[in-house]
Amino acid sequence: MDCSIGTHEARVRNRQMSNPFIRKLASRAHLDVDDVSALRQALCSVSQVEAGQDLILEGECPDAAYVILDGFACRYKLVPDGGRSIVAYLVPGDGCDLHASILNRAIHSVATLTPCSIAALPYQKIKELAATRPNIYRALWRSILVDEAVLQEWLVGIGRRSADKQVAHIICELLARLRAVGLGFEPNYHLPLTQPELADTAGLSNVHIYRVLADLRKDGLIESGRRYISVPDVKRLENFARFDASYLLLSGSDENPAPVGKLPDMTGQVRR
Amino acid sequence: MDCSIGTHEARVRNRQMSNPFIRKLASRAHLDVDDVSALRQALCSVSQVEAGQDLILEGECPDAAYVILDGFACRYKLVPDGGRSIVAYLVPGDGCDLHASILNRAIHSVATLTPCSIAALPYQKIKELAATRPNIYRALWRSILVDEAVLQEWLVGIGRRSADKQVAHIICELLARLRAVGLGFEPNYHLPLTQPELADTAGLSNVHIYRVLADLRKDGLIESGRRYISVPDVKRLENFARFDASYLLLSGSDENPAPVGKLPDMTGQVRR
DNA sequence: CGTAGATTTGACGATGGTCAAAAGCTGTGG
DNA sequence: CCACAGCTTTTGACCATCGTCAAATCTACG
Repeated sequence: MDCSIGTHEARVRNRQMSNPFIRKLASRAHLDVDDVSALRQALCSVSQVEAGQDLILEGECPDAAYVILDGFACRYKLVPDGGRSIVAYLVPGDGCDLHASILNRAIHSVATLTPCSIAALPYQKIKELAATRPNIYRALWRSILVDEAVLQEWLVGIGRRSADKQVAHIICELLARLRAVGLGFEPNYHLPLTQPELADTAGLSNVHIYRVLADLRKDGLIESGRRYISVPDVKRLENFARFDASYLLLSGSDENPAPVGKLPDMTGQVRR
Repeated sequence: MDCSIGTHEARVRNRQMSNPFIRKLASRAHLDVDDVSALRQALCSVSQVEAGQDLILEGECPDAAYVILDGFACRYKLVPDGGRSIVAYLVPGDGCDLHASILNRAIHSVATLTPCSIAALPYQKIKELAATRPNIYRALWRSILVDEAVLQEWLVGIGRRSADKQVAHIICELLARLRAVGLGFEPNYHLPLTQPELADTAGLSNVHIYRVLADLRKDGLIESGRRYISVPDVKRLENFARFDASYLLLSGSDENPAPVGKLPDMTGQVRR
């Protein structure tokens, strides 16, 4: 599939914004026309990758970051015992491993989950953009920090949420992130996830994931089948999972939404 | 309190390297003499905070970051059901919430676990350093990215490691981080952690944490008591936990100390 | 068709949670 | 110096969640 939203007249607009990566960055920081065209030029080398391919291996020092234009991918780590742990999902618009441009080392592997269309973003180009386009650099950093916020939320989920609520929470998060780049609106949007993948995400066994999905299905909260999950009533699932999207910082492109905070009040004393 | 810590002739040496934050940054990227003195000046307002105080509350927009000079603190999030999840430990040299200088919103709360000595680092100062001291800015970003690597490792641990190995892994990580700032070498260094704190870190109940600690103690892997854990033989514990410190990127200065001239120009664009 | 991966199912056991209470330390006020 | 309050650790009994093992279906795809 391609991601052209308005198929009618929107050719110019399409060329400007059809790239979900650019849409995502534009939603995180203000980008002007020159920023957008600089990005378009930097992202010129597009390629197709089939499902189940590793894009990056932990420990490598790649020389380009990748941007997912279409399809799903994940960041993962392997544990000595042979298990796998998925530490992030990458949906259209997400980038992998901007980190390595600073750390000189990939701290996780990246693999495609579905056939993907990806663009390479050489670190050299990132440096140039950094030097000439502060808006872009700022947007990239915001993206990395939001990734960290997502990671924290997963840690909370895996540690302190019940299995059903945790799985529901992950599904809600993915839908919210997809909507943020213009996908996943339809009530029957199919998340292309398998049960083993969810298991490695939630830190559960795939048998237990099956049981959880069966329960959610029985309650009408989701529909699922071979390699897909869909959500008939997002609000209801979000309510069940107590999902609050604020950690995704999707609230438009407002650079400055902050309700100005006061000086640190060292009298907090919150426990529990 | 005030900024003059080292009063007399130990002033130079004291001010150069006694600050664990500066030591930590210097271990992550090359800092020259001017960088160090710029940092010293930025970190002048030091204060003492007792244990169990909140420094930052989730959702706030503070106007300064904090640096832990002495003591232990943690980042945590609360879940709707009343549980708490600790998502990071802050040891001397660590900073809190540089994130918020970009995101305009604290994505987690921060609380002290022991009495702490902290320095404030106003976002305004960060902006100035960013504009004039690329080495510092680069070191700050490396620190944030290493935080993310730690978060990933915790996610792996909580999801795919057995309780005993996970707890051992957390202990090993803390010791490694302490050694990196010149603490925790002695075999009887006491980590000031309570069982409920470890429980909220590992996603376990405190009763089960007790059982795990009792087992580790029985095997001579740790010693523990009221508010402390110590490790008689670090190598042995690391072997048990299959701990590999490479994700902490402690290996001296960065492997690729990017010549100052060709650094991505990270000038400006912090906040606003 | 046949193979490989996904899902489904059931039986059984292990890990870890909950509840409740006792026992130790530490700091505080009388 | 003692009593007391509050936290932390310790302990045991019991139970729920979740993992493991094994096998049967089902679907896509060559």
